[in-house]
Amino acid sequence: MKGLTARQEEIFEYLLTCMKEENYIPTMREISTHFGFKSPNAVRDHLMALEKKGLISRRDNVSRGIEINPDYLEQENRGLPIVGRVAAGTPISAIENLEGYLELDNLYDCSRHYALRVRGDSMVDAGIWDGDFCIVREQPNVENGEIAVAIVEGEATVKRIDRRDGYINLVPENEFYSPIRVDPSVTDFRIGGKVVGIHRVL
Amino acid sequence: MKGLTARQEEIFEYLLTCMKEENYIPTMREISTHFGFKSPNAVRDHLMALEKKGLISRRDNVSRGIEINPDYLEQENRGLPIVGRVAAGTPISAIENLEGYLELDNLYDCSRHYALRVRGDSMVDAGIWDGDFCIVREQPNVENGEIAVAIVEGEATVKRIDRRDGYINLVPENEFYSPIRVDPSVTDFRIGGKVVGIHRVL
DNA sequence: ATATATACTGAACATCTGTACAGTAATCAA
DNA sequence: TTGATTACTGTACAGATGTTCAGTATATAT
Repeated sequence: MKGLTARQEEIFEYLLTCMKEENYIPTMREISTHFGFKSPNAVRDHLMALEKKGLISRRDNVSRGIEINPDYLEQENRGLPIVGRVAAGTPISAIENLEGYLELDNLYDCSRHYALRVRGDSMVDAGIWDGDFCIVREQPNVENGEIAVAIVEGEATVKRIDRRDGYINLVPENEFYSPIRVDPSVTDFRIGGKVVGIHRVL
Repeated sequence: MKGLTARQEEIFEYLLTCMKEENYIPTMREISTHFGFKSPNAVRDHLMALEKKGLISRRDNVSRGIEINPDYLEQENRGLPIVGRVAAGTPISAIENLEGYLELDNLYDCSRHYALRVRGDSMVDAGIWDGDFCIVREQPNVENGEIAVAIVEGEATVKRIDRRDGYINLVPENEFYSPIRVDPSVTDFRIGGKVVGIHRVL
């Protein structure tokens, strides 16, 4: 943190703790009693210092009107730092290597996506292994050639979709497997969504 | 939601919006003016109804003292629903199929993990493709046979690690590539961490 | 040596805020 | 019909809260 005094850091830390643990912003008097100050003005001085240093902003005359700079608040929720080229000697956590953040949760809208655990190795040549999680965007159809969740007679499988001549071909990506041809007029079939991501826990 | 009237739902929705978008709890008068009420007591009635129905709790005599029941607040942050067997006819979103939640962000502690974008196809046979994100737990060493980030002369690569006879063998998983043998007494070498997950955005 | 920033105390003030009480009107169940 | 619930208006009040001003003391920089 940039140029904070020990006391200012303590107070800022307390603000972060309140937000993280109780999800509320304390009043100046609450902060005051927490630190044992005898005047709320002591807190005010610190808050104004924190504001000047850009860590918070204050809404005038508004109770609990402290807004924590999102850069610091979401420190933990930014996602995983994406590290680029690693220079010799520098620790990997060095910020210079930062290319961005991999925000896994933000990547996929929970209301439109779900995860499906893959069983079997029919898609290994597409880099989808047994036990992988397919991240699926729920949609009723996909374009030819896309990988999708196909639901045949209530059984969900991940395959490449190829509609042709009124049939639906479920094309595996494994030389030892053959495509499955489905006649939608005979067999109960629907698309469960498009596979938009893969996640594997090693 | 359980037994909420339309108005109560509007107000509760407003509370959630404030928390989600501005990260603060409004005062009763702020809610009042938002809805165009002419008395803060109108809000109070609704808040007490919401409290009775268990959606919020109120801290007495405390400004902005509304706490939203975490069950509703974190509704969106549960992660992706993991869907299991899909029964014929049932929509995939049916809760009966729920096996759990894939909480990607919670899976990895941001302070100990980082993501590294894979370049090249030296690990395709391990199911790691060009462009994949390796999720790496920062640690100074790994066991033999584990996949890790190897940093050789400042260049980071993902390989299977095999220490042998004082040398470190960086073993690719691609029949067209050969292992690289590193002499740590000559070449600058260190482990950047263990690969604990793979994520691919299609 | 002087000025500036930090880290408070202490008292007072205006207003923000939750609360209380008294109503009105509409809806709905017993 | 009666009573309860919902959905407000309107007034008033006590206390919570941000703010201001006047100080004190210490450390740090110029």
